[in-house]
Amino acid sequence: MHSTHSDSPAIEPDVAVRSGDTVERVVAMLKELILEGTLVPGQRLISRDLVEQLGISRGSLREAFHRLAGDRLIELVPNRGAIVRRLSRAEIMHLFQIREALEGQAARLAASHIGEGNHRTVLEGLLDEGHTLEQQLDMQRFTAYNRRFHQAIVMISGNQELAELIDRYQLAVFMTHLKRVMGTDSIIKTSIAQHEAVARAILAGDPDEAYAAMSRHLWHSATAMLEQENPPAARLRAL
Amino acid sequence: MHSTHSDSPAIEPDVAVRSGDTVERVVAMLKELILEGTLVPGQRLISRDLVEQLGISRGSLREAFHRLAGDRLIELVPNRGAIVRRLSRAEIMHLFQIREALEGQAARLAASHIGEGNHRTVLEGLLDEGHTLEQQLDMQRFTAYNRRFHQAIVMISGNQELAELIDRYQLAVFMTHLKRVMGTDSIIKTSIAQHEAVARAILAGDPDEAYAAMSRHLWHSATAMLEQENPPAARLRAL
DNA sequence: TCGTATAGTTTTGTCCGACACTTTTGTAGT
DNA sequence: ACTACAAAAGTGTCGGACAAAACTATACGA
Repeated sequence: MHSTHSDSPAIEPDVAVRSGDTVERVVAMLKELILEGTLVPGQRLISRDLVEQLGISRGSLREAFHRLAGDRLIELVPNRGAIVRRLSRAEIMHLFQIREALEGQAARLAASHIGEGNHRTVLEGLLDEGHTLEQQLDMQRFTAYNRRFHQAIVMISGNQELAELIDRYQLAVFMTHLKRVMGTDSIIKTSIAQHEAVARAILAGDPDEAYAAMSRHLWHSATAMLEQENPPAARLRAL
Repeated sequence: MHSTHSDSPAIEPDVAVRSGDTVERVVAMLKELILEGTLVPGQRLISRDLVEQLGISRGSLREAFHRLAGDRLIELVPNRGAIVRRLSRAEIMHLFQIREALEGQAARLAASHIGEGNHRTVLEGLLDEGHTLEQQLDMQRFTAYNRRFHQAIVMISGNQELAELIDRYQLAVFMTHLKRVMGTDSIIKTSIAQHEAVARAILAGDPDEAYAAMSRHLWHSATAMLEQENPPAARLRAL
C-alpha cells in the first residue's frame, strides 16, 4: 500500500513531531512491511535507510526495533543491527506446537464459559455462517471467517492475556507463509467441518473434547501449510 | 530507597561507552530491580533518575523500556512514561492458565521425546534428587530444585521457543509473588509427590497423563500462592 | 591465479543537548 | 474547600557527534 520506494522526503510529512505515538506507528509500519513481504526474512534493516523512508529519527527507529524484537519478528544482532527473522522448518513446527497449546487452552476455557453472556449465541451464529460459506467456497471470505472464528473462541475463553499472546505468536508464522497458503477448495470444506467439531464440543461444555478438536484442526492446517514448501534443497552447511 | 541523588557519576563508571551490550545490561538490571521488589508494581519509572543511577543515556534507557514492555514487565503509557506493571487477581489467574497450557504442552512433548539422548537418565536423576530433598525439607534447596525440574522438562520437550516463552511469562508472576510465597513443609512434600507423578508419566511415554499431572501440579501451587494473599480489601471502584 | 593483508567506507552503539508539548504540582483568589 | 492559573517536572522526538565493529575493495606475495 503505502509502500513507496524513494524520492519524496517521507511517507508522513505532516506538520512535525506530533503527539506521542511515533514509535507505535513505526512498529505498525514495519510489521506490515514484514508481513507483506516487502521486507523478507534474513534481510538486514539498515537504520539510515529506514529513517529516511519512514521520516523519523534514528532514536525512534531503534525503540521500534526493540519492540519488534520482543515480538520475535526481527533479531537484534550486536553490532550488526536488526535482521528480519528467518524461521527454520523446525522452528515453524515449534511455533505450531505453541499455538496448539495456546489455542487448545482457549478452546478448553471457552467450553467452561460458554454459558456466560451471549457466548452461546455468538458461537452458534458463527457456525451458521460457516455452513453458508461451505457452499460458496470463496477463499477470500473464508480467510476472514476463519480469523473471526478463532478470535471468537479466545474471546469466549475470557482470558485477555491469552488473546494477546496468541496474536503475537501467530505473526511470526504468517510472516513466512502468508504467500502461497493452501489452494484447493477441499481445504475450506475440511476446515469448516473441523470448526464445527470444535464449536460443538464447546457448546456441549466439554473442555477436553474442545481441546482435542482444536488440536486436530491446527495440526491439519499446519501440515497442509508445510507440505507445499520447497523441498529439502540447499543450506547444507548453513550454520 | 535507591535514591542517592547527585554526587558520584554512576554505578558503572568503568571506562566509557564500551562495546554493544549497554541496553541488554540495563534490561537485566531493571528486571532484577523489579523482581527483587526494589521497584514495586505501579511505581513510575522516571527516566532522569534511572539515567543518573544506572549511568547510561536516555536513549539507551528508552530502548530498554520497550524491551521490558514487550515482556510485559512494565507498561508504557503515552506521555506518562514507564510504569511497573500491576497485576490484578484476575490477570494472575490468566497468567497461570497460560502457564498451564505451555508447561502442560512441554510435559506432553517431553513424554514423546523421552527416548532420545540421555533424557531418561536426566529425568531419573532429578527424581532421585527429589526423594532426597523430601527428607531435608529445606525451602532454599527445594526452590532451586523446583526450577531445575521444570526447566528439565521443557528442555526434554525439544522446543526451544517454548522454553523461552515460558521463561518470559513466568517473570510477571514471580514479580508480585516472590515475596511471601508458601510457607509450610507440607507444600514441599506435596510438590515433590506431584513432580514424581509428572516424571512417571513422562518416563512411561504417556503424553496425556503427563499433561494432566503437570496441570494438577501447577493448579495446586497456583491456589497455594493466591490463597495467602491479602483478602478482598479495598479497591472498590478502581476501574 | 588465488588467498590474504591493508586501507577505506558503512553502519552500528552511545552519548549529549535542544525544544515542543503534557502532566503534575503549587499558589491564589473567591 | 474548590477552581483557575502559572510554574515546574517529565516525556517524546529530533539532530549531531564519535568510537568501534563490520563490510568492501584494492593491492601484494606465493
